Amino acid sequence: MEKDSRTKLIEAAIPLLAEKGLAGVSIRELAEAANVNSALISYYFGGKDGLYLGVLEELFSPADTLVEAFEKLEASPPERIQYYAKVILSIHKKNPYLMQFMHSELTNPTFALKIIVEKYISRFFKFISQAFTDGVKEGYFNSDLDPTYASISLAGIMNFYFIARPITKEFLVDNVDHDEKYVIQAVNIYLNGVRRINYE
Amino acid sequence: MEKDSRTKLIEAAIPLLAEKGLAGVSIRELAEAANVNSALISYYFGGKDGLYLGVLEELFSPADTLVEAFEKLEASPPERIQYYAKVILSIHKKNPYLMQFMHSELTNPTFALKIIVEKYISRFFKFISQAFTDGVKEGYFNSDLDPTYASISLAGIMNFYFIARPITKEFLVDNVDHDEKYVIQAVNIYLNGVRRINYE
DNA sequence: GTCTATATTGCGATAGAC
DNA sequence: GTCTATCGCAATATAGAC
Repeated sequence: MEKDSRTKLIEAAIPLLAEKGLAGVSIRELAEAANVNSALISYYFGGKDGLYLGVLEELFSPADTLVEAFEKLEASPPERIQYYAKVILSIHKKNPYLMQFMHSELTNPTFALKIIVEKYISRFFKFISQAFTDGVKEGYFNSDLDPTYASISLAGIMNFYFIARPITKEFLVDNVDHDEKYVIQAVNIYLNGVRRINYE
Repeated sequence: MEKDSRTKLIEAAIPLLAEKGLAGVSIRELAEAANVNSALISYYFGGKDGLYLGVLEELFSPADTLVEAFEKLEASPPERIQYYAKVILSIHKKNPYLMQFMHSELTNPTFALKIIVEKYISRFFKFISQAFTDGVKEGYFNSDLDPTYASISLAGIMNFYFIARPITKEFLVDNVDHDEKYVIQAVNIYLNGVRRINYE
């Protein structure tokens, strides 16, 4: 069964927009990659910007369920950090382009930045930040830890890995799945680094 | 004394190209911001791409001196990591746009990616990576540390902070200089996290 | 070195036939 | 729902006057 044109457009647009950015791709290029007439972009999405939004919705909306799971989670702060790391890993596994869109919006913001930050990213951020606040209060983490700074550095550890491929591919051997190994090591370093020193 | 047009173009182009990316700015916009005729972009740089390269050279070439200093440095691995963090901080202080260009190239690569990775970024990466390798060998760091993974996560901690402004500005109080505080805390967490546990 | 004027190409969007 | 054709405009680059 042939996919409908709307779907074909979204699917073809994902890698193109992720790699070149919104301003870097033309509607003709997008249509061609989808094997679809370029006028259909206006028909289905009202224009190029609309297709971009459609792509972002497609990629980010599944993350919503995951944040909701976060918010219900009853677990200790270190466990919540572990859980966050696992979720980032699974998001990336399911869609390797999401992180690229996020970083693209952070470094070269478009009209869509406000939307995805408010709708998705902030919630993740609040979740980690809360985990650090609680963790300090409950004595898991070092008491001079700043929860905001800690959240940024944890997010940095997790996100940068998936972005830095152009640098790291030279240093990482092929035919090995590094993603999971990386995340495990990084989160271990991190939890070890923030934990309260025990003077018993 | 009036600056020459070449200089005016470079200076005006830095923030514009950093924020919108190469594909997101037109030569008209660049010329207007510099108060200069748009034909001068071709005259001085051979075109828009040339101006972009000129901007990158302007921003990245000072980093060269700093890496050379790295390579001569006689210091223990943890000290070298500390030193790296300080250098990143001073680079960002001197030029707040450099990190944005780097990330822009990583997420939405242009023709210039290969150049700046090979010429600048790789050298930084090798320096940290070597520090971790030595640190494991000399017993400073945990023996199951993977130097490549460790380098990525350290770079992530340092870089992401400077990129994540659109998310974090909402959470960080104004009128405080967070940069230095952040870097100090992050590197402390990190060094604490990687250090060898002492069973004496 | 700097300007105007223009050549040329490609862009995004839409009207209207099918 | 999909196509062709085309409009209007913005893009980069350059020729040539000053």
